Amino acid sequence: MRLSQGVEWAIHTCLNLTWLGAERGVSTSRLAEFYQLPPAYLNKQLQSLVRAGILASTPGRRGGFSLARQPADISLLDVVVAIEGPDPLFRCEQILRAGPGGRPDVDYREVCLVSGAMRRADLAWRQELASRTLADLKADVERSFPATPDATRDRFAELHER
Amino acid sequence: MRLSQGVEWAIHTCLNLTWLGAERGVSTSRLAEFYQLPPAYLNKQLQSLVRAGILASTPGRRGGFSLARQPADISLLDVVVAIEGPDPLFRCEQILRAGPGGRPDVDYREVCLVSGAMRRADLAWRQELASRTLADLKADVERSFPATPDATRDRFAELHER
DNA sequence: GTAGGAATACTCGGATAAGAACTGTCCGAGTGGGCGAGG
DNA sequence: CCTCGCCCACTCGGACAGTTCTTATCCGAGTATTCCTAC
Repeated sequence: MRLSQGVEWAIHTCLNLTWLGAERGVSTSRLAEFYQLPPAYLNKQLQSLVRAGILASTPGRRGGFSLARQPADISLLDVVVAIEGPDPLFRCEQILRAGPGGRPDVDYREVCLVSGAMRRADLAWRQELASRTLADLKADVERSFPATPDATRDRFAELHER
Repeated sequence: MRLSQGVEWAIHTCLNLTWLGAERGVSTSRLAEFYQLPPAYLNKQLQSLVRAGILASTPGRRGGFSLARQPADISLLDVVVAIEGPDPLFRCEQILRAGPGGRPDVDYREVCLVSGAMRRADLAWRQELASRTLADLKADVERSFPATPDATRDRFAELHER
């Protein structure tokens, strides 16, 4: 069990977009080339981010993707949920229903204490992810690696020259 | 992305074993029949628990599985790790290595701040799971559903009669 | 020289295959009990 | 009646398929640029 590769791509790509300024969109091919990623598959992940309202896409000749919201309004949980979907890590299949005294009309996802304990852990994970926004991460990177914003902008400028 | 079905089976089965007493092992077929689970596949999960040192197995005519440790010494994290493996939820593939200024000799799982943020969430999840033992869960169930221990023992007694 | 328009190059978007992981099943190795024969 | 030994039933354990999900790719719809032609 592990999260999709797309989560890593999505977070780093969104972070790059915070440094590029949103005056105009950046195409999938440029975003993919930045990390040597397969463009078509990255495009698939970006579409998920658009559906989630995190990115905005503009079609056509000079189209591309840009952040749809302020970085401070985008949490890591938003990105993870956009890629992985809203389902919890642990899915209770209600096996208590098949045990002694199991009732078909009871929702054991609410009653079962095992399910409850797993849901609490799930919640701790989500709360930690929700507490960190793209703006926080951007500030942390700029504090630890001050050269990153300029290096990122320069690299994208090179990619645009081609 | 979601945890294996086996996690739910493993936790409930271990919980049942805490009520049965460890005087002698319980066979896979009985444990499976309790929840109407496929016996061979449950056996696969139980083997993982044995390898993790959570259960002990005795082969032969009257063999079966029993808890290898005290319920207070078995956390939910132990069971989850036994079934799912030790890998973190988020796997950092170090895509920064392919970006501008990426160095082949740097371990970006330690340096990358995105990876760090995801690891922190992972840790919150694991800490929550590690804080709850089988003994805690057993006590909670007995407090909320006092009839469960006897009902469980009775049901297993029926299964043994066959 | 200028305006209009058609061709074009580049973009996103969803529909379509290959690979891996989870799910499910089967059969062999090993052990302990049960039955029968002999004393 | 008791003891010994063989046979058998039942167990775990790892090797073997089916199905779902992740990964990867391709082609069509749409738009802004760009070039050409007519005025």
